[in-house]
Amino acid sequence: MSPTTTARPLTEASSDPAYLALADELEALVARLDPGDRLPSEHELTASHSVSRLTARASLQELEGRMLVRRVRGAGTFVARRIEYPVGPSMPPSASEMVRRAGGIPTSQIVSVQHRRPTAEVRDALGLGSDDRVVAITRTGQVDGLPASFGTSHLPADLASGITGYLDDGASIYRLLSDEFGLTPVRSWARAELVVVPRDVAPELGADGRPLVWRLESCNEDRSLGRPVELSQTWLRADVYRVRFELGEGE
Amino acid sequence: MSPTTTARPLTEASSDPAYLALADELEALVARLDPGDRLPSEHELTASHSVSRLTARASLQELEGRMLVRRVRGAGTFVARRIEYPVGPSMPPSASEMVRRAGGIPTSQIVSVQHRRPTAEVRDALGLGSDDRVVAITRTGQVDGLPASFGTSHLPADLASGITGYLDDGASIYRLLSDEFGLTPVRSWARAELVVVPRDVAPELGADGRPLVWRLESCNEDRSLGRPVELSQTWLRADVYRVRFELGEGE
DNA sequence: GAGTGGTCTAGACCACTAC
DNA sequence: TAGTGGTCTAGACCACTCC
Repeated sequence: MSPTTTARPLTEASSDPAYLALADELEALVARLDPGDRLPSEHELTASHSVSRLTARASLQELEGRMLVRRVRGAGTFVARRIEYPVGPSMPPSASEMVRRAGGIPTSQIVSVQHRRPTAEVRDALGLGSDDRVVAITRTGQVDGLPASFGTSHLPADLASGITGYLDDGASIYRLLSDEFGLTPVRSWARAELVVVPRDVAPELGADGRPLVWRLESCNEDRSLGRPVELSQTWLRADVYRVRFELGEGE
Repeated sequence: MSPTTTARPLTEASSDPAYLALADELEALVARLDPGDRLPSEHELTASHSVSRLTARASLQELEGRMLVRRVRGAGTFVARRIEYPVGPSMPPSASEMVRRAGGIPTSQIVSVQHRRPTAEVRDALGLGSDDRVVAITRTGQVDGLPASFGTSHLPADLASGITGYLDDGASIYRLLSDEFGLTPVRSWARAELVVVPRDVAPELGADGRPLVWRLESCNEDRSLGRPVELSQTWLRADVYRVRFELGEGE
């Protein structure tokens, strides 16, 4: 409205470029808001801070890079909900439990259930022979309705082919194995890594570009059977899950 | 030169925006080059692909986001050297060893060595009393001359205050403890997390903005002494180190 | 239909690196 | 000094979401 003349350093200190100063100002704002709250739009920031749209945009993208906000085309920029996800020697905490603990609402859907020949990688992990089959259960997960995870669990068909009858959206495979099949899976190994999301996985996670995501693989075995009963391979959005690794401490 | 009229999809397939198509084209180029090789400059891409500088720039920034290249103001855009850095229950591989294994040249300098009272966090980790002192050794590390790591090791002063005489740039604290002090440190616990680099650490890592970095903490103890002998807290550039977590497998 | 973020152009000035 | 990437402006059109 009023003729504010030139672009100056905003509130923040000294030599930062305008978009970083604005980003820091917005970061302080985010800290006062709740997950899901909307931030000012690019247009609003352009008007209120007398900067070009590109500068306003750069500041919001900076916050997206810091994983503090999530931007949705046509809708706006929203405070992100971050889920703590510890990975350690003890059994993995249920992902949906961690979401609820962070105040979020977890949902999930089954994408496909397939009876099929395993790949060599899956066959090795599950200790199967070349004629054995697996049940491959692929699911997507959301936090507060937004895509957050995507992955596949492989179960030896001879152990768990009857599982298809029990599956429904939101089912816990761990609980099915233990309640319906009398198995008590414990982790035999796990791996985790931060990678650029593959082209084909990106849309499953609602990702526009090629952001960084977590790749988690873990294998569970049943002690009494003495053999692996589940291999799970999962992608997690890094802006949703804060994966933290812990070794030792109280072993 | 000639009046190329409108912007069209470039070489790549279908519906990708121009900057992503160009990024994918450059990613293929990066795969054929060696670490340290220079990519075309923004200006060169502007001319060769008939796009605006902003579009050329966006494609190079996309590659930077994928951690495939490293951009240096005034110098150019270069293929990044990525260092595998496995973290698991076994003793940590020497960081400089992993750098050499990846074909890089590791260097390091001591920033400061301080005899001081530990913070509560350090005191707890090392199991010290309120009057005990520690030696805090802060170092920076480079890969091929570029900043890559920054961290501090805390040693109980009663065990290692004589270590100052042995320290020089490039020294391995593990080796000093074992060779000169008769200790055999083994990991008692470790933690790792991906975080936005704090303001004060960013310049130590040669970071312009506020990129994502690894935060590693680990505590080593001596079995025969039965007490902690080193707490190390380290920041690693995520575009240099590919941290990978491994639990179990061959325990 | 109004508002949002996603892409893109054609300029400009600057800080910095390398020579 | 020439070339690099870093920042910034003032426009424009588009795809998308929400009402």
